[in-house]
Amino acid sequence: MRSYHQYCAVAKALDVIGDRWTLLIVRELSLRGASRYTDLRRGLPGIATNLLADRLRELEQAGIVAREDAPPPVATALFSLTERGEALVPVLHELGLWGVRFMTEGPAPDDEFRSRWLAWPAETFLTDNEPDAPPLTIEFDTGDEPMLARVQDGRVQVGPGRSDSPDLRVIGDPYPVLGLLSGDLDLDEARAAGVSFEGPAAALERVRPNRS
Amino acid sequence: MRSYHQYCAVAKALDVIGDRWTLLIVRELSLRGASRYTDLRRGLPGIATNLLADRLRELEQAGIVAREDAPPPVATALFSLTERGEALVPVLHELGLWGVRFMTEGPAPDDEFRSRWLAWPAETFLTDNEPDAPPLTIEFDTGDEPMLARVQDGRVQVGPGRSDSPDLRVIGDPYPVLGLLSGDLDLDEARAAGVSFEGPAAALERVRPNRS
DNA sequence: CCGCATCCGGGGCGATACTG
DNA sequence: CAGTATCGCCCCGGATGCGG
Repeated sequence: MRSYHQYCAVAKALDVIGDRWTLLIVRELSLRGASRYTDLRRGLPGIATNLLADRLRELEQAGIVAREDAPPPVATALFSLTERGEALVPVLHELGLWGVRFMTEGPAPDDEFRSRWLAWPAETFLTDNEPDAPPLTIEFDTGDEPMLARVQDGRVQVGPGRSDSPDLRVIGDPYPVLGLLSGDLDLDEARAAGVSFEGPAAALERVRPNRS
Repeated sequence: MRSYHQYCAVAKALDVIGDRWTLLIVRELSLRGASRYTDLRRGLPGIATNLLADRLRELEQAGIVAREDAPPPVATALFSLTERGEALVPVLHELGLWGVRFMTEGPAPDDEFRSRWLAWPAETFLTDNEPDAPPLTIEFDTGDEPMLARVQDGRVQVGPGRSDSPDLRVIGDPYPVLGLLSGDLDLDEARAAGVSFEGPAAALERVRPNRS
């Protein structure tokens, strides 16, 4: 990207990650870990394939992304964040905190969604209110793949995966499920918005933030 | 800006402030408070005047910037951040923390500098290590206008201004002065890089962070 | 199928000139 | 002082091609 030519830390940061799509690629890598080109493409609906290739090259040059050749069985390139790339996670976090205000009206008609994007709001807004209670497993079915939240020892960890016997399964559209996670909706409101539960919905009270 | 059409908080944030120059305009407004068009232009070297006008319009529409007509003596428009705009300060802060790594080699040959940009690193990196000591005033002369740091009651506040009798005056190029603020340079190293002091340079020890 | 490279149309961006 | 107008240019988006 063209430099701003300003000796200021914010401008220097934007010189490197200010290009279109760049921070979203970092988001995807931070959510997915080491990823193949095609998986990144699927997680970034709307990106042109040449742009993804260009950005990955630029990010590699900037020391934000590392490209490794996967071992023979896979024989494909894997992209992952370097330490410098991981250091961008707080930037993404603050951007997300600022951006949630634009989510409360629901998705636009042509908005795409990937269930992995639930990991950030879930880990950000949920807290384990009963750290001494036994582990809890909650599955969220909102889109292309199920997400699994493990609640244990005061921590909430969220990642892709399914469970044969989760303590609770939450099924619904992204919008009301996100409202549930952020505390904007309570259980009855979520149900009215089409969210269904398999298992004791009350288990959510262990992790849900106080309604602001 | 063209939307990413992704129902994700980071993408929604970038839909609004991802355009070129946008976050730098917010930076400038957060450093200066209510500002006139021409002052913004001076604080944003390199911006085209039509782009500044466009961005201010877009920022106003997005509820980030408010335009007020100043009272008769000035009779000009003033731009300031709304509450939603001030909420972007943590984003700028994290961007700055990530971007300082690109400042440690010094400015590029054609980099511009404005002394107000010192306010962020000064308030970010300096701390009052002796909150019970009497107030301390340090003037920094690094560029277009002097900056004044007031150290008092455990706080460090930095803004434009000069003092007739500061406890200490620090004069030098932005690069070594920034090194001094961030803890990358000690007093002797800064002196070797052309920084001069009027008053007891040791007073800086009250506020300088530990060298990492 | 994966991981791009190439081509091309449109629009955002940058620089300058101009105006009330 | 505070913008508007104009005009290249290059980045971006979308489509297609293509070697491994």
